[in-house]
Amino acid sequence: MAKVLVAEDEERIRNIVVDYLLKDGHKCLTAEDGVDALTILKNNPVDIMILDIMMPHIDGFSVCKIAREMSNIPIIILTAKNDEVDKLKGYRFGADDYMTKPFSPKVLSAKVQALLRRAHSITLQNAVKAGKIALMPTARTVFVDGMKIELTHKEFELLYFFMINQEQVFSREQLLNRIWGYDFGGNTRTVDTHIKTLRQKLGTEGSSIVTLIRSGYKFEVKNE
Amino acid sequence: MAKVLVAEDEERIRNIVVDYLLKDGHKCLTAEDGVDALTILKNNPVDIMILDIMMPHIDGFSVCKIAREMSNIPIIILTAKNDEVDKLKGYRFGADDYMTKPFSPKVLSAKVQALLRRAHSITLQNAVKAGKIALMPTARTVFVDGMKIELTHKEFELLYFFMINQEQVFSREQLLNRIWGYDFGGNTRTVDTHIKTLRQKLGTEGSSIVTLIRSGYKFEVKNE
DNA sequence: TAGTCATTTTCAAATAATTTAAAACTTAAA
DNA sequence: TTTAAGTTTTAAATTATTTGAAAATGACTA
Repeated sequence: MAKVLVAEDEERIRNIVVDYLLKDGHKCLTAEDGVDALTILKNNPVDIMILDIMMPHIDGFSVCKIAREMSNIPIIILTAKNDEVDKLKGYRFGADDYMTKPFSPKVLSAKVQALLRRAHSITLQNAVKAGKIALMPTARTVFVDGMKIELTHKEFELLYFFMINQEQVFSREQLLNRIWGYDFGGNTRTVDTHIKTLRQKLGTEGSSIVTLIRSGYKFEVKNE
Repeated sequence: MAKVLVAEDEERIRNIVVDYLLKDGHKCLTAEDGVDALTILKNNPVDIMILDIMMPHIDGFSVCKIAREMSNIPIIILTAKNDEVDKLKGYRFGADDYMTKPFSPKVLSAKVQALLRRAHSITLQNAVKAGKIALMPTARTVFVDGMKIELTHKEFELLYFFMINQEQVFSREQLLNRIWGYDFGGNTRTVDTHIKTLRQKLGTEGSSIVTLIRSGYKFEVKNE
């Protein structure tokens, strides 16, 4: 029972996909072009996206790339091309899976299940660990070297985001988009301040959040 | 850099897969039959499994099912059958993805990346490699001969540009236009300085950046 | 509803690092 | 050998980040 965004310009195909997903008990949102898709994505808590490549206005690859800036949801690319180059392009832009037309709706629905299962198992996971830091999402608690530390909401969100996206650099803008929300109008430097307090509370492990001047911040596990 | 278990009885195919994964910087464990696969799985911290269906002793579906009881790792099923029923069976047993032989090793490697990203958020995605140099765009890190080196923003940009445009000569003006931006008003010699520091940090691999007098610079892989 | 407290955001000074430019030095080509 | 071009060094200029403190916001309680 997930919210699925189906971005596909051909009505016939869209309907087939939607029918199948509804039968599986999912809720569907539909978009007829790339602009539509991005708008919906911004304004709705979508769990997974099925994305056609050949669409008017903005093509699927670009949608994929932009979507990745604001969310981590699974993306299945759906297209007529069976080109290897295209497949690799899709993966490079952050897609999770790739299906070529004509496709079996049953297999599509199985893929959706598999991805949702995986996405959920991460978010509901008992603990995320990195070096001496252990974070329990459900309990919203964090331990550093066995000692519990108290974090504010934003600090927690920030640390959680970093821990499930280790070794990836994020610009301040990206962090604002992903943690504060795309519509945060405020100052970019806000991120710095939260990084500061978070580092402070993490103590010796604070250095796991590394600054990349002119690029942003990333979380990396310290090798002892 | 994940630990991948490749369970496949045909040696030829196993080798192709392993070769590709090693090239991507992963570590590989191999199993020749289902029993083997389960034993290895029990005794090693495996990050992802590539699983053939038709194997001696215990078939892939059963391995998949049993594996799911003990761990949550991503599983890619690899098989000769392109049967829809089989695909669905794989998904039902908890597989994350499905590939049919003959397959493209590149696409397999992309699928591995995509699943690892989702499962662990290890992003080695799109690592660019040349000789002993490996560059990870998303992590903004560079390894020379397995050792991490620290680059400034401009150095990184420059190296990245060279590595995705190997064997091509660029004049200082071209480099300024492409990396600094067309509106950079400054001195052409600025490029030299950055080339110098970059070469220094690359150590023995510094000579990969070759000077072409009166023409500019190019990046070429050294033949060892 | 006003007051209090914790959290979040903004701001500006201090600090740190990177980038640039200019001059001195080396090497390669004519 | 002379000249042109590339490299290195150094220091100045620029740009980013960190920090500490104050202002704003929001949630809770009396």
